[in-house]
Amino acid sequence: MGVTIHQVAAEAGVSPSTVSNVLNGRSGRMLPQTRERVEQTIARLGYRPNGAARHLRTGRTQVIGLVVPSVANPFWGTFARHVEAAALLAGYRVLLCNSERDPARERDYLEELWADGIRGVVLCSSLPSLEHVLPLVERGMGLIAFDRTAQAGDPAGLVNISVDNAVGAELATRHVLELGHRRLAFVSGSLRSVNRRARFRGFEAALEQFGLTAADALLFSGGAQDHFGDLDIPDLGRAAARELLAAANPPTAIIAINDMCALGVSASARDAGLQVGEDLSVVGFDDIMLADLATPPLTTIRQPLPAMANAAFAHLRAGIEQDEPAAGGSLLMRPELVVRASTGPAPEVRR
Amino acid sequence: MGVTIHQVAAEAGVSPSTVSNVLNGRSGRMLPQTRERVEQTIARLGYRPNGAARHLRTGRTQVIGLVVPSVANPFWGTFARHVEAAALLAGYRVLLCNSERDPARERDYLEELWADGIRGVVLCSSLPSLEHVLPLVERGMGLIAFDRTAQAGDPAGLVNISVDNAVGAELATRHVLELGHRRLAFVSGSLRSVNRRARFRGFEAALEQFGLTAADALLFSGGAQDHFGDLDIPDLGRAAARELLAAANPPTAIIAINDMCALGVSASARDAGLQVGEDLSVVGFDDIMLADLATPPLTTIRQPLPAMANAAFAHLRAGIEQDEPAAGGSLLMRPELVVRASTGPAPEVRR
DNA sequence: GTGAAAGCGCTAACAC
DNA sequence: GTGTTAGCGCTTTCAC
Repeated sequence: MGVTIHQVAAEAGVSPSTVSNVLNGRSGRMLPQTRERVEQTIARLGYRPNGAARHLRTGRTQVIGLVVPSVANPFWGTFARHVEAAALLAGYRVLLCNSERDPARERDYLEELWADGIRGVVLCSSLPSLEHVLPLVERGMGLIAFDRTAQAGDPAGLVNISVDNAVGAELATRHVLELGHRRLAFVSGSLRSVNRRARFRGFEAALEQFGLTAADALLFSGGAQDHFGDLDIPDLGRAAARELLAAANPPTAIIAINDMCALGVSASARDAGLQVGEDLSVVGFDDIMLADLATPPLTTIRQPLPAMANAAFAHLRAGIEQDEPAAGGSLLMRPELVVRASTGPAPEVRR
Repeated sequence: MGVTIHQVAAEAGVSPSTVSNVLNGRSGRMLPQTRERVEQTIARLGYRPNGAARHLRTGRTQVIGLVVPSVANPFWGTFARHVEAAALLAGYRVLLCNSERDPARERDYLEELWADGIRGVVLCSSLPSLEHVLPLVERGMGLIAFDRTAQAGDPAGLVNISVDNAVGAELATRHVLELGHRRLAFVSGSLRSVNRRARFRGFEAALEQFGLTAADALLFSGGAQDHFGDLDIPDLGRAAARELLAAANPPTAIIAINDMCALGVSASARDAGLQVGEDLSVVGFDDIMLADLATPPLTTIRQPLPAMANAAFAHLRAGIEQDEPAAGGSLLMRPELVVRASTGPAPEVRR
């Protein structure tokens, strides 16, 4: 196959151990000239240590797993890119796993990663319970839960990283309330996930600050069926808006669970002959790249994705490389309101 | 660490070789009851073979590399998801590599993958030349070049998979010509890449069929600077449309190099007070998920992405698992015109 | 300061 | 049919 450590050693006139020492930065234990000679030989032969052998010997590998619902979703695609960038800088590779939000698939993937010797995974699962991966955690799998906050019953030491969803939704809701809107609707799929529930709580909190209650607002949570798919969510937004706008007293502002959903809501409003930003205000969540490209550009809540990805990787790496008992908990990153053209004064106010 | 093959062997009262034979489907060589016993022991102990040891021993690994410009781009994100799905079905894992279209990064990544024992990579690079990865190919790296067709000077045996860009662009262009448009523009970044050039050829071919020449059309290729970035391309579309629409005799139809670019063009048309699909027709390319969600929904050329991803993985796997001399060449998949609301009859015709 | 030797967990000849 | 054996390429004590 390729060049081995023995060939390098032979060429340099030293033993494999010395080459290994050079490779692993233990160069203090040898004459500078020896190190020099070995390094030159390595360069000349274009030698690169065999990862599998290293892995087998040390039990460590410079690979992490990244489990996301689906990289076809621009939000997760962007996150994946940032995680990969952070990993690359630290000399790690990233194994991509699309779970399609299927707990069985999440578990199976973690099992396979474990068998492949991978000991660190960024798990993007919004399922309220992580019990399906508990056996892995108990065996020692390093896990960072992304897009989720700590829940009672979580394994000890679990690090959760998420945007502050409640604060984000509150920012979004207050924004339209401040614009004079009083008939609001919240459009989401099933509220089964942790972060969706937090967003709804933020929505409620803002309403209360303005003397309203959730009962005054409309809620469209996708009915009984479980709209968890990332690909149907624009359709869900579309259908929800169609229904809401046809009601007797339709909302003038819609807070969507995320940008993809908001895009569906906007499309539906257009179908109904409404001008988004004038007749109807729409707010998204995430600030995916396309929020800015939509017609009209979408007002939304930005998640600090690069910082979140860096934090996720940094925590994961720390967990893998040190064997300290990780301090579990939730890291809630600060969201930011980005005002664009999809929101405007309430129709009543403008007149 | 985990359970080893020796423990399984001891528990089942056989030798490690027999367990290995069971694991590798060589069960014909043993008594059914032996196999049975081993399988039960494996299940009972929850044994999974150590990937690194297997890899070191056989030189093979069930991991492929996927090099894409950036999964933050929805097109590549969707492609990555399909490749991962195909790989998963065959028991392979996928290592995600974002190249940001940087040849040095592509090469470095391939070198690392090689050192990690990975012998198959789907390389999504639209660079005309693949010479920067030639050393890898010569060492035996299995490569599928995606989104690119064979070029003179390519390494022998290289398999290229791409949509038929020329046919796609021709379909797009003929569509607007048939709608009566005669003042067309082609908006692209630099035409340095193979597929962009092919699309431009398709554009020209359609014009010629209608008795026009490229000289009759406007071309905006981003000027001298190199707009290769996937993230700037909507801005490029925006800027291009702004310029084109301000001209003395502005186009009534714009063929954009891809959907992201078309979205930028649409946004710009809106800025200029034009109704896309009425005052200006816009056609994209790719049919990313968002084409259907745009306002108005985008007429575009669909790439058969699932089929392409399956083909890419299947060819790659064949190349890895058999040691036959792969028959190199180009696989051009058939594109499809998807008509939505962003195109309509030319203004002259409608009157 | 440098080298010899053992072994990580698995597979695949080759014996028996 | 089943077991014995010899490594795959590397790291890491432990001698010298």
